[in-house]
Amino acid sequence: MTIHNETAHDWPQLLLGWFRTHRRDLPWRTSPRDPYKVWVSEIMLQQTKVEAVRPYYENWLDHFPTVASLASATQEEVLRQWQGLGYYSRARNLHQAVCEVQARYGGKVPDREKDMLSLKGVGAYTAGAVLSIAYGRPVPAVDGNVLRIFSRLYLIEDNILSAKVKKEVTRLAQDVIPDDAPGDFNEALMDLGASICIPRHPRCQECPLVSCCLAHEKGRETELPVRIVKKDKPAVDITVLVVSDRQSWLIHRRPAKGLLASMWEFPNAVGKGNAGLDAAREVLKKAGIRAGSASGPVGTLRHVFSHKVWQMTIYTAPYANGTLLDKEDWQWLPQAGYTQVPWAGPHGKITAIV
DNA sequence: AACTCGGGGAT
DNA sequence: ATCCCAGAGTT
Repeated sequence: MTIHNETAHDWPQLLLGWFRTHRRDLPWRTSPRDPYKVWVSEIMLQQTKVEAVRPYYENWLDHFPTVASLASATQEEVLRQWQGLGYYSRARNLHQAVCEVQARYGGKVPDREKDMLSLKGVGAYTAGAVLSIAYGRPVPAVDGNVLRIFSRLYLIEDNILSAKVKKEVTRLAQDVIPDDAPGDFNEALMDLGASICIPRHPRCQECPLVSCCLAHEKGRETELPVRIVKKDKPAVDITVLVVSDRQSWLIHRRPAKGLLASMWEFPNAVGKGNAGLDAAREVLKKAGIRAGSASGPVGTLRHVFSHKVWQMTIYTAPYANGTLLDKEDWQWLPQAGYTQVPWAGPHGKITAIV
């Protein structure tokens, strides 16, 4: 992926100029900067809005003002102070990492990237943030804000959630991060992303980088970034009622159109529990068949389609009485010949269960 | 690369 | 309801 933005002469300086007058006043932005406080704030801010963090951060510093105080706390106490903030492994990892800093580095937060990254709960983003903000090291800190801003600035049309784009943005940031103000640069990107270059309706008129932004130049700022999220497929509960007459199974052919068209399946209905069983019995009744009492569940199957998931619960029941009304789409299949019909997806597997 | 982990606010 | 958020660890 090769990206050029000829209009982006020296946008970092424009950004820093804007930051001087627009920087947010946040409790962890002390002067001088305290590496421990920066670290705590970065962990708390993962996937969490500033306003949600603020009270927790204040409370945290009251209880654990230093590396040493946090290192000497119990995990129970640590979790109690984190209670309600979510993502509790963040608290456990931070506690463990701070204990290691206390033991291995004498309580001083490491100022080398390799050492930071070795700490539990510290990834590329957090390491970059702490090193740049607290220690003035020119290390990028690529988070959701930075991905969004860069995708617009450089007109990156690929999925920003992919590893490929994150890698490319990291490289771009590495190229432009000012050596003399890396912390301000990274924090300025956060503030810009929080107030101007926001996800839905970016305020381009107020943006210091409007003259450098390729997306704005093309009028496509609202189309970016591209975020392709795996959305969970709807799950459908299916109750299957396998009816057998000693040597044969009763099976049904699905409609000629739609999902698994014209393939054969065991009698079934949407629903689970007694409601599912009742619905399945209703299907049998319409076919002219009555079954005895059901046993089971004898098994479950989970089948994933491209767009939905079937969660199947399988019951068995003996044939009681009745005659098939529809000989086209229903049949008694000899159990020995189960390979002779085209099964509707997962239904073929049921022959191995019952 | 996909999944999991919380909770709250905006749309 | 769905999206989104100063991500990282596990598989």
